[in-house]
Amino acid sequence: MSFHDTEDSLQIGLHKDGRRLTPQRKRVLELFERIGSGVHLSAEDVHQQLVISQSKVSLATVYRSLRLLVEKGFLHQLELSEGGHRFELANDDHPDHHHLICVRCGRTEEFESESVLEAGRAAAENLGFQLIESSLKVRALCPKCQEKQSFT
Amino acid sequence: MSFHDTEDSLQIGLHKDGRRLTPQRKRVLELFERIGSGVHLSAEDVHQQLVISQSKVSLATVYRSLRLLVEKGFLHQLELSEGGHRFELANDDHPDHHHLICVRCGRTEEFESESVLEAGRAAAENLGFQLIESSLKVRALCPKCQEKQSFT
DNA sequence: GTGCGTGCAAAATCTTTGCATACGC
DNA sequence: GCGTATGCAAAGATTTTGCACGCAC
Repeated sequence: MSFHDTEDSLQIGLHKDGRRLTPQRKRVLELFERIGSGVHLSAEDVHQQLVISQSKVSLATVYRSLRLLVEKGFLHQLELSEGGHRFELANDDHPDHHHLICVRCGRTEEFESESVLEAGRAAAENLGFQLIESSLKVRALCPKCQEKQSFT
Repeated sequence: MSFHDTEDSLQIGLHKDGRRLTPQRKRVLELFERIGSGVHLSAEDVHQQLVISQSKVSLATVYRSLRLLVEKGFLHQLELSEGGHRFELANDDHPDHHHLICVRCGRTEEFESESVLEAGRAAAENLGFQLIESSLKVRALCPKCQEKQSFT
């Protein structure tokens, strides 16, 4: 998906609700596209990156844009670390996936699993819920931190 | 598991590391036992409940105790809602389970799934991680909120 | 031109921490 | 008695909001 395709669909998605395509919103989404799938940024990260790339957006607007982009399905909101949220690009090249997180050093790996998605679907259906998305978070110790742990 | 069993194992777990069994820590853990499995409390909830039950613990100590109890495996820390963490009792009667959350009203249902646990185990093993726990979070719309949604 | 969006600074949350005192062991 | 734990208040971190101005449509 090129920048323009995304820009078009962003504009369409926004106009549907009387919202506007602003340079700030474009910059936030483009940052995620430049940086690629599978990268997890905090609001502060996004703000810093935009400052560095000379296309500053105020932190308040970053928060507002992130929320909007999640609402519209352009980003996924993650709760990987203990403090604060992280966001990643939602796109078709990189479909529903899950996270394996080292609780000690924060190293994060991604993986896919059809059986997990199926379990989420089944649970939603059983209770009459309409599925939006499901994500598995696996807390673990990475190989390096297992070594360190054994010195304790 | 009775209150006393838990108190004993809490004391053992703490003494192992030179930590102490204090009335405050007991009160926090007992609150979760009284209230039962599958209930998700925030730090503020815990504080309020303890104030109500005439066994006040300062909010700072509640935070410190929750962290300790999670570290020792007596509680699970959850990130269900958008703001703040929630905690639930970890016990054998109510083993590893997952959450189905209505993104609109916050209604939360629990379910179990062996295939999800198996997928978590497999992912950890593939990358040499040592599994701690895995939990699936399914975001969805509950039946009631689906109705409301269609009025929009 | 209308009214949504932005930037700024202030406020609201949520959580941690420094320090003197209290108390488990 | 030693050293950990608590309570308090202050500080930190993260996120939201009120308001005047600017700009997308």
